[in-house]
Amino acid sequence: MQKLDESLLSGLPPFSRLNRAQIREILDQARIQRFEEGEEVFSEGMEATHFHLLLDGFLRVVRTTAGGEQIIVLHISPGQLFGIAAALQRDTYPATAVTAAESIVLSWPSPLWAGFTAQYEGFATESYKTVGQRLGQIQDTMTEIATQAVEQRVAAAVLRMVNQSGRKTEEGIEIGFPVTRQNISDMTGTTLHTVSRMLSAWEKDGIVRSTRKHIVVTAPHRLVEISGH
Amino acid sequence: MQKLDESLLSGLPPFSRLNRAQIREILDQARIQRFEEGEEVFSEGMEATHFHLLLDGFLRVVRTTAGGEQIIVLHISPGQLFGIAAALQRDTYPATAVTAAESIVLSWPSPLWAGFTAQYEGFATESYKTVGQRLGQIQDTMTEIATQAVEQRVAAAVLRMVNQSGRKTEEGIEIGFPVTRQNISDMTGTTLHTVSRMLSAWEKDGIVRSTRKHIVVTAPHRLVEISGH
DNA sequence: GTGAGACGTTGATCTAAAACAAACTCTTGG
DNA sequence: CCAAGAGTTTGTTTTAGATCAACGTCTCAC
Repeated sequence: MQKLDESLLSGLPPFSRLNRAQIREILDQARIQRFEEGEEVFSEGMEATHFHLLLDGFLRVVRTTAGGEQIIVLHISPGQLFGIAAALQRDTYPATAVTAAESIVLSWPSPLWAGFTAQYEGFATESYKTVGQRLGQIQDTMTEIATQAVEQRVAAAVLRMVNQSGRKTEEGIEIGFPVTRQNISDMTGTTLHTVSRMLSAWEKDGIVRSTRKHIVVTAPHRLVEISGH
Repeated sequence: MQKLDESLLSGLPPFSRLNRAQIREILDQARIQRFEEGEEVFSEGMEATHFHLLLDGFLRVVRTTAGGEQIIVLHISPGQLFGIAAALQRDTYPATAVTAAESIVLSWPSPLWAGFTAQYEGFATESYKTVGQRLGQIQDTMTEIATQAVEQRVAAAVLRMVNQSGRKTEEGIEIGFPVTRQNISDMTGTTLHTVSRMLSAWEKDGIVRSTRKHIVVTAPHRLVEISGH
């Protein structure tokens, strides 16, 4: 197995204040894994043996209800830590992480967390910043689901994905990973039927173009209007 | 102003591993304040100058949308830290804290946070545990709002309040702070009308007894059934 | 003691979105 | 190449819960 290059981590916030040697140390303790689209990195309730960093790809963090329905709590983009139950003194993962696209993940055993925060300048600070942002984001989503109409929620969800992973094409901005109508309904607490109708309507209005598992937003400003933000 | 007694803090998780002298130090740096029911301890977007501990009373943590609607994100019980934006490297509060009953609050300047976590054994650990629990709880609430019917959500919200603050009476378990129909609707993303009808129906079924701003749950098990948990 | 404001109830109507239903169309694997 | 499964579309019906509306009642301040 080839050695990982230090440059993989050096640009990322939790590691930005560390020198080459320190990053080397950290990398040498990591396990690297590749996941196919749709695989679970860990699942809800499972013992939190590791904490992780997404190097490449995309993840959905998902909770499943007793009744079998599921909702997508948030998405993880490359460069972000996830499954950091250890940071919050939990011993099980509170949600399931499933890849939205083929992904590369670094993992460290949970017990190393304490050492990382103690030894590495800025690691704790930046990690807790991430936790804070995520908490804020979940609160936003929750407020949105509780107060906004379905169309606004769906618009907001699409915009969130565009902001996290959008890449320019000639037609507009494209979401950088596969998304189904069902996925969007799981993000917004609605049904795939409603999402499908919504996208059809938007397509008729020239706001989006979409094919199977694939969405291009051609008029982002109009979506922003719809979302009411 | 009288000196605060060390016993106020010694039983609480973040301080449980500290000795008298350390607790004295911490108390001497605190500001203590009394708030009437309905007052704001801090509000959304405000600079996070302090972090706080609720000694007595009850708090609601609230977010307000652009459209003026509000939702209650969680409740804070006595003994809990809150407004710990500093812990998550935020410089503004992400939500508003308003007292649900007359409350006593200790506050420390945010810059002390770093010192507390560094000097006091167990303080960081326990505080982050709290953050983790709160994150989990918000995720639960969000999942609930996204997937459950209104009656289930309202039942769950009432049960949550009962669990946090319930005290036994001859009639049943009483929620320990004033709650309006509007408050419950703000917790569940519904309207006061719907909540009112729901409580009336439950009262007819002998599950609750309620008067103005006051709820006694007479058949908790039935509420649990309704909530579907 | 009275009046204003906050809180609560209940009825009638309306509607957004779920549920039900069925067909269409890619994609993939054997 | 074709069959099965996954994803999508679209029509129709149904309903939970919002909205509109009006009135009752408690609390407290003057």
